[in-house]
Amino acid sequence: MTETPAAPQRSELPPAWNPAEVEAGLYERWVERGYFTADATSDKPPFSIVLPPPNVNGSLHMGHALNHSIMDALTRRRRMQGYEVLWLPGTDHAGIATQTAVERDLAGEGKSRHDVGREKFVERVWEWREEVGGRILGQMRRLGDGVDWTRVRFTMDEGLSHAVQTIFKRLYDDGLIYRAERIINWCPRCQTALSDIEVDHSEDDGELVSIRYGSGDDSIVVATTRAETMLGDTAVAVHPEDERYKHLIGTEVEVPLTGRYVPVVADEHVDPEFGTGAVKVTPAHDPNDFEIGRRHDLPALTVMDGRGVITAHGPFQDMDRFEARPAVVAALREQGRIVAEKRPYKHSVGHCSRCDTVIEPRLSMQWWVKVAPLAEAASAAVRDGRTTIHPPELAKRYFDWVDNLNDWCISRQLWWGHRIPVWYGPNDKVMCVGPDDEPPGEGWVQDEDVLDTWFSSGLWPFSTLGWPTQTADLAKFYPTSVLSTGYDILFFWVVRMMMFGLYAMDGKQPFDHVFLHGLIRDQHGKKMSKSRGNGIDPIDWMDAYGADATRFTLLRSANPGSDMALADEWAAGSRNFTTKLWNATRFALGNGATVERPLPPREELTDADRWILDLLDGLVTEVDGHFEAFQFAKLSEALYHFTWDEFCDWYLELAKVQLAEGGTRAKATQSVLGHVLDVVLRLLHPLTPFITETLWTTLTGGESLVVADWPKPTGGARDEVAATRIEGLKKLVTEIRRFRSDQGLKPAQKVAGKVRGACCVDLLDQVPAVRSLTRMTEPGDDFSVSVSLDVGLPAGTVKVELDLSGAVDVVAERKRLAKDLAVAEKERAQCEGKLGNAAFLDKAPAEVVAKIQSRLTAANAEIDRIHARLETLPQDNS
RNA sequence: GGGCGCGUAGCUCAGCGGAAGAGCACUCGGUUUACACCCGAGCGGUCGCAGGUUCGAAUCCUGCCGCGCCCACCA
Repeated sequence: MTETPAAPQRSELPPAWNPAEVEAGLYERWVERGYFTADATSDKPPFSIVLPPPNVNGSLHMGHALNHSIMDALTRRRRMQGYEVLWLPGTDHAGIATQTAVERDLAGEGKSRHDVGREKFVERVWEWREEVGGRILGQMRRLGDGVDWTRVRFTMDEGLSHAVQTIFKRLYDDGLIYRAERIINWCPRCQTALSDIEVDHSEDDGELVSIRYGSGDDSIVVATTRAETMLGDTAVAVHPEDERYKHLIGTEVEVPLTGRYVPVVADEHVDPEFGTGAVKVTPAHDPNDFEIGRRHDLPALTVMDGRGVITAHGPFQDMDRFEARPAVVAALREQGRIVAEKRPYKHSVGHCSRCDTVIEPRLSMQWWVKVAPLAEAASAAVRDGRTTIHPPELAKRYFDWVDNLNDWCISRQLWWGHRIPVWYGPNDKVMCVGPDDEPPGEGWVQDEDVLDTWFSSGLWPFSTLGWPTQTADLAKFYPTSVLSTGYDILFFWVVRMMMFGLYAMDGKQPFDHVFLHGLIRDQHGKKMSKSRGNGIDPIDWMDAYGADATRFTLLRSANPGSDMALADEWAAGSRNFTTKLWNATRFALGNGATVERPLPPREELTDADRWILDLLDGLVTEVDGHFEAFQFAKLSEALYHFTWDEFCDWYLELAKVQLAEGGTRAKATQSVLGHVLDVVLRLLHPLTPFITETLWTTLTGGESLVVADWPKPTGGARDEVAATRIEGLKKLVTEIRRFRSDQGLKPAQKVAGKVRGACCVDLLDQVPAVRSLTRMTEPGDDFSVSVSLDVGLPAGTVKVELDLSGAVDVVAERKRLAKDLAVAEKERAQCEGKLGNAAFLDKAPAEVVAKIQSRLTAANAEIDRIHARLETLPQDNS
C-alpha cells in the first residue's frame, strides 16, 4: 500500500485557452460529422426548434446572439439527452426593411428604384440578400449554433413561396382573405400601406387650430391638427344630444376656402366634452371620419396623393402636406376664420416603424385577412394549454391582443416580396391562382402588390418542414417544441404563426412552448442603438473574449421576459470564468485526474470527496430544473458558483492535500477530480460548447461532448455528516484567515499552530487541510502559545493556538472582537425578542421556533467565547 | 385614456411571508508550484414613501411619488 503518488502527468492542454485558434475548427468538425443533422426517420423522441429567421437587411446584433445562445443551449441539452433534435435555420426576406436598405444603397448612387425598374431592382435585392444572408449564416457558425445546415430555408425560396401561395388560396376560398377599400396607414416615403402594428406612435408637437365653418348664427367651430385635410371635408359632425348644435343638424355649413357646403350630421362618435363638440369630417383621410362617412353616406374626397402632396385644385395644389398645413391656416386667418390656436400642442402622431416618416391615413384598396376566426383559435390554443407562454405575465398581453384584433392589411405596394397571387381580367374578373393552377391567359394581369413580410414568416414553423406536402419532417417535428424570441415581436410574429399554424395544420399548434426573452440594453438600461452609439457588436465580444464567454454573458443575464443591461465588463467576467475552468482542468489533468477508473466506493472516500460529489449531484438536479423553466440566468449562476466557489476554491485546495498523501488516497482523488470535471463539463456544454469540448475530449478521450450523454442525478442520499464537516472546515479556515489578516500577517508567512477541540474529533481529521489552507506549520519544541482563537462551529468549539512570537496586534484583535460581539448581541436580542413573544410561540410553526432557539444558543455561546477571549487578552500591545 | 411591469449595496439585477444576496466596482494584503483573466480578507443596504394585514413583511393589501413598456380612432 505504499505506492508512490502517481507521477504528475504532463497536461496536454496549452497553458492558456485561446478561443480564436480552436473555435472554427471545432465547429467545422461538428458539422462534418453530421451531429446537427436531424433524422426524421429516427425512433428517438423529437425536439425541434425553428430559428426565428434573421432579416437579410443587416447583420446579427446582440439580441440575436442572445436568442441563438438560448436555442443552442436548449437543443444541445436535448441532443445529449437522446432526443432527435432539429434546429432549423434560415433567413427572412424582410420585405420593407430590405427594400428600404437597398433603396438607401441605390440612393448612394443617386438613383431611385424607379430609375432601375422593378425587374432590375428585384435582381439587385437578390444580390444583396446573397451577400447579407451569407454573412448572417457565417455569424451563426461563429457563435457555435448547432443548426441543421442541410435544411437552411429562406422565406422566398421555392418551397416557401409555394406554401405562401397555397395558404393564400385556401384562405381566399374560405373567405378569410378579401379585398376592400378602407382607410389604411400609408407611409409617404415607403409609398406603401402598413398594418397597424407597423405604426409607432409618439407624442409630437403640433398645433391645434379652431376654425369657424359657415357664418352668423349658423356657424360652427371645429378644431383640427391637420388643417390641410379640410380641403377634403364633406361634413361636420356633432353629438346627437348636444343642445348647442341640435338646431343645426340637417342643415349645411360652408367649408371655408372651398366654397363647398356640407351637411351637419349627428354621430355618437363625437365627444361633446372635447373641444367645441363639433368635428370636421374628412372621410378620405381619417379613419374615424371614414366610419362617420360610411354611417351617413358621405362622399370621400381625396385631396392628397401617395407622396403626401395636395391634389385638390386651388392655391394649395402641388404643395407638400407640411407646407400646405401652415398655408391653409394662413389663408384661413386672413379670412378671419381662425378662432383659436394652441401651440405647441402635444398629441399622438403615427410614424412608419421602418423609416419614421409621419403616417398619412389614406383611403385605399387593399387585401385583408379576416382575423377573427383565426385569432379565436390562437387564443384557445393558449387558454387550453396546447401552447404555454413563458413567462406567464406575457400571456396576458397575448390574450389582450388576440381577443381584440382588427383585420390585417396584408398588401404592400413594394417590389420585394411575395407577389399577391391574384389576377385581374376583363369585365372586372378576379382570379386567385393557387400553386397548381395555370395562370390565366391573354388580357389578365397579376396584382402588382406584394404580401406583408410577416405573412410568409407566419408560416415558418410548417412551411420550412415542407408543408403543404405531408413530409416526414412535418410528421416528425411538428408541432415544434419551443419557440424562443424577444417579446417585442410577440404580436408581429408569434401571433401570426399561431393563427396560421392552427389553420393550416388542422388545429395543431405550431409550438408547445413559447419562450419570450427580454431586450438587450446598455449598462444604464438604455436601449442599444446605432444613433446613440451605445451598441455592442457580438463579433467584437467574440473577438475579444471568445464565443463561449459571449454566450455565457448573455445567458447569465437572461431572466425570462425582462430586459438586461450589458457592458464589456460583463463579458470580461465571463471570459475570466472560462479561464478559471481551463486552469482548473489543466491542474487536475496535471495531477492525474482521470475518468478511466471508476469512482471508489463511498466508504473509501474522504469527507471532502463525498461533499463535492453530493454538491455535484444537487447541481445536476438544479440545472435540469432551471432548463425546464427557461431560467437561464439561474442555471448559469448555479454552474458558475459550483465551479468557482465550491470546486475551485475549496475542493481543489483540499484535493492538493489528498494528492500529496499519495497511494490509494491520491488515486481516489484523481478519480473524483476526473468525475466532477466530466460532469461539470457536460452540464456546461450547452452554454459554452467550445471550451468544454476541448477540455472534455482531452480529459476523457471521448469523441465529442455534442453527442455525449447528459448527466443524471445519482439518486443517492446526501452525506450530511460530510457536508457539516466541510462547512465547518470552511468556517474554521475562514476564521483563521480573518484573524491572520487582522493581525497583518502576510499571506506567505507561516505560523506554527495547534488545532484542538474535544467537541468533534471527526473534524480534526481535516487538520492537515486546515494547516495547508491557513499556512500553519506543525509546532516545534519551542512552540509558545501567544494567541488562542476559538471558533464556534455547529458541532462545538474548536480551539486554535497560534505562535505569533509575541507579536499579537492586540488592538486589532480587540477591535475585531468588539465587532463580533456587537453582531452576536444583536442576534441575541433579536432571538430573545421573538422567544419572549407569546403570540409568536403560539402561532409560529415549531421548526421556526426551534430554529430561533438554536440561533439564540449559538449567539450566547459566541458571546461567552468573546468575553473569555477579551479577558485573557492584554489591554494593549505593551 | 386603458393595461402591464419596475423602484433592494456605487452600477446591473436575483430574492417575493420566517436570520438582507450575486456579478461588477471599491478598500487592504499578496512571487501561496492551476489560474494576477488570480488568491485571501474586508467595506457597503431604515429593500422608493406612508398606512394596513400578520406572532412576524423586502416579500401580501391600499394609497401616494418616480420610472419603463404595451395597447387605444379623441378631432
